[in-house]
Amino acid sequence: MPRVSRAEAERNRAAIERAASRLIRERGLGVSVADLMGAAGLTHGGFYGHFESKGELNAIACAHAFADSVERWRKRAAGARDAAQARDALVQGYLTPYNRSTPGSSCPMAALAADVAREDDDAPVRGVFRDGLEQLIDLLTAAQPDADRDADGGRQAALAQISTMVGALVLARATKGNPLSNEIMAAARRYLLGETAGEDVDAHA
Amino acid sequence: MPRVSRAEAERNRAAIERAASRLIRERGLGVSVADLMGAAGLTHGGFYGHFESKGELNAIACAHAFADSVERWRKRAAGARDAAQARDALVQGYLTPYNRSTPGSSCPMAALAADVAREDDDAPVRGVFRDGLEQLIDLLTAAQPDADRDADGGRQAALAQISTMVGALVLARATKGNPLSNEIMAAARRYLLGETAGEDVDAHA
DNA sequence: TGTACATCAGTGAACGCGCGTTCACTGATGTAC
DNA sequence: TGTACATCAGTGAACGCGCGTTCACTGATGTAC
Repeated sequence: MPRVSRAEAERNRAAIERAASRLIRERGLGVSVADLMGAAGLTHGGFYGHFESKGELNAIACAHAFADSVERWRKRAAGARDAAQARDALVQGYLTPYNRSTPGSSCPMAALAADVAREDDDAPVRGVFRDGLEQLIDLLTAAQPDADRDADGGRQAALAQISTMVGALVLARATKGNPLSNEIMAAARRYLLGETAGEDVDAHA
Repeated sequence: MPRVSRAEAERNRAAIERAASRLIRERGLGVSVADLMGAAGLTHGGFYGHFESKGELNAIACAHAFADSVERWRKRAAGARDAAQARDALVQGYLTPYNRSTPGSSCPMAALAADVAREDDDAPVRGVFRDGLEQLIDLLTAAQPDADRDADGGRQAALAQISTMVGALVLARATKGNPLSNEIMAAARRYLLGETAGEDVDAHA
C-alpha cells in the first residue's frame, strides 16, 4: 500500500488540508492529528511527511478557510448593482441557518476567533487569522454606500458590522435548538439591513 | 493533612468553583481537573468528593461567571440617570482594554460561546449559558431608550447590540497586539454609542 | 521497451505525557458517652 | 470537660485512553541503464 505516486501524494496532502480546514472549524484548533488523517483516508503516521507540526497545519487550514470565505464574499458582492446592495447581500448570505448549522464550511472568524485568542503569541495561525480578517474587512468596507464613507467611516462601519455578524453567529450557535438562537440572528439581520426586514434566506457563506 | 473541618471543606469547594470560573474563561471548558484543583491549592484526587464530573463543574463555573457579569451590569445600569445613559454605560464598560486582556474575570459570553457551541447537546453548561445570556439580554433591553421600544423593538435592539459587543471583544482578543484590535473595539464602541465617540474608559466588566 | 535498483509515501508500533476518573489509605475532625 | 472511636476530606498512585511526535519497515514508484 505505501509508496504512492507523486501525484497521489499531492492529492493526499490536499485532502489532509481540506479535511483540516473543515474539522478545525467544526471542533476547534485542538482537533487531533489522527482524526484529521482519518478524515483524509490515511493513518496518522504519515502526517509528518507532509507537515512540520500540527501548528503549521492549523495555520494552513485557517488560510484555506479564509480563502474560501473571501471568494464567496467577493462573488456575492460582485453580483450586486451598487455598494448598498452588496453590503446587504453579504449580511444576508452570512446570517443564515445554513451557516449556523454547518461551521465546517462556514466563516472562520466565527469558528476560530476564540481559539486563536488562546493560542501562543508566536503560533503561526495568529498571523494567518489576522490577514484573513483584514481581507474580509476590506471587502465589506468596499461594500459601504458612499454616504457612510466620510474619511475612514467606511472601514469603521465595516468593522462594527463584522463584529455584529460574528457575535450573532457565535451566540446563535451557542444557543442552537432554542428559539433564542433564531431571535439573535433575526435581530442582527434586521439591525444591519436598516430595518428593511430581511427574509430567512438560506444562502451559503 | 487530610480530614479538614467542614467549614474548611466548604471553603475549599468555593475555591475550586472560583478557580474554575476564572480558568474556563481563560483557557476554555477543556481546562484540566488537575490545573483547576492546583489553582485552588489542592490535589486532583479530591475533585470527585465535591463534584459529580468535570461537566457538572463546567456548568457551575459558567453560572458563577454569568452571576458576576449580571451583578456588574446591574450596578452600572443602576448608576445611570436614564435608559440611554444606562445603555451607554454598559457599552463603555464592556469594550475596554481591561476586558480584552483579562478574559478570566470578564464576559462569559465572549469567553465561552464558541466552546458551548461545540459541547454535546445534553451538556449541562448549555442550559446555564442560555439562562445567563437571557439575563444579560434582559438587562440591556431594560436600558433601551423608549424611542427604540415599539413592541418588541427594545429586545431586538438589545440582541443586536450584544452581538456587536461580543463579536468585537472576541475579534479584538484574536488580534490582540495588533493595531487592528484597538480599531475593532473603537469602531464597535462608536457604532453602539451613536457617534458620540466614547473615550477609552478602562472599567471592569 | 525492458530490467535492476534506489527512493520515499504511507503504515503501525512505540515514545513520553496529560487527560478524566477511581480507589486504598491517612489522620484530623466530629460525635457519643 | 475528657476520653474512645467512627467519619470522611484530601492525598497520591493507578486505571484506560488519547494526545503529538518519532521511527523501523514495506513495497510500489521513479529512474538509470
